[in-house]
Amino acid sequence: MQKSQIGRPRAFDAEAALEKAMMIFWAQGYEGASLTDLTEAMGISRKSLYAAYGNKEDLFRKALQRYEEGPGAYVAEALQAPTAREVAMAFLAGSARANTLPGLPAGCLGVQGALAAGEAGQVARETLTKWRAHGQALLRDRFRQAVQVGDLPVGADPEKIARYVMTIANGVAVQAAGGATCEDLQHVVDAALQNWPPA
Amino acid sequence: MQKSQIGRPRAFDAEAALEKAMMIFWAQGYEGASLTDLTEAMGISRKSLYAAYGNKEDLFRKALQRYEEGPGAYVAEALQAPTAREVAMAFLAGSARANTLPGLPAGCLGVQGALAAGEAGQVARETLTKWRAHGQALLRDRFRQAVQVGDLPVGADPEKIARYVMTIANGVAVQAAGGATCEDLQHVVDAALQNWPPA
DNA sequence: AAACTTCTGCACCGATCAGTGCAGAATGCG
DNA sequence: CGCATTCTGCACTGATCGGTGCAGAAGTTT
Repeated sequence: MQKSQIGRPRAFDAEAALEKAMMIFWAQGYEGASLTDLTEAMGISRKSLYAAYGNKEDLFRKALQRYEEGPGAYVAEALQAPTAREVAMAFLAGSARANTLPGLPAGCLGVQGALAAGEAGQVARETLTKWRAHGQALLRDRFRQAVQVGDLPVGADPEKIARYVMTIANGVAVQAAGGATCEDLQHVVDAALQNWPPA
Repeated sequence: MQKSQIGRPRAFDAEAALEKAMMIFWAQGYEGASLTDLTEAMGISRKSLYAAYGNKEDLFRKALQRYEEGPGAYVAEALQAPTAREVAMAFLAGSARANTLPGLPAGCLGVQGALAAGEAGQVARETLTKWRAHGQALLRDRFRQAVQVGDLPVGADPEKIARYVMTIANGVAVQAAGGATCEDLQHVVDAALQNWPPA
């Protein structure tokens, strides 16, 4: 749709500002990103934000779309790979890379975007991160012990095995939140443990 | 520490009330659970809550501990299994079951607890859930096509393979948020793809 | 029964939230 | 130039947040 060119033109770059908004949502989550946080990062006023993007929800949706085209572009790329296995490899390697890019928020906007860390929630967030790390440490210690008694081969790395197992469990939690059934998830778990130990 | 028995005793069951609080945090996340939500579910007044548990953060920590002893007890149990492989199997099967128990919130408090869904955030939460499901559908369609061209065996289930791959990716996102490096995650991904297709 | 302690319910606090009204400045078109 | 239109900045709204002060009720101990 063509916009009439009458009136004062907007004084900021809408695309660049959206990029900034995406970063804030990515790092702080939807509710954790206050309008003040957003407008300060975007360098525009509240009124300009509402005029240009609608409301906060609309802005979030547009930021998510932008994420898909930017840091999340590896998904579309991976889907183009010639074989199913290469699709899976490209997709997962891309997610490992995109979720840990230096200078960008860690994790995936699609998973973390609903996280809230607006000062108040930050403590809870850290508490949970530590809690998950603790659980992973328990697994690692257990696997370390398994190596000592010969239950796992001497070359096995307890740290990596623990991370592998915990990553599956974390994924299971996200899937469950999205509505997957126990049966669905049991299949995933069975598949994940078919090669053991995970080299 | 012994509490002196002077004065009016509390008129509610502190353990039962904590259980209710855990459910609210589990379903709505830390920030999404307002004091009003909590006190209504627990059936006590604000003042009683503060007197009995400290503040909201303390209550959350106690609820997390309660979760560990209740729905999360499968972790401690799994760690007792005789072999490393059985530990991993019990742990993951337990997570699949505990994350999908009927009548309880879906997912894991340790992962979802930082999610916010206080009315305002609920729309964002649904948006993201749909977004992840969409990505998974793209993978499924791609694998379906792979079956048709013989790239995947005829018996392969594209839906299950897509869920497997997406579960790993979800787990990777949580791990990255917890500080895992790209190298760490690449190892996980490599291990997850060692058996292909994941039967 | 008296004294003492701690309970409960309600109103209230300052802070912050998303979103808006208003006034004035700035630009494009005729 | 001057009009029309849309921009920007600021103050403000009603609602909600976590947390608290107060007053009176209730139960335990002596």
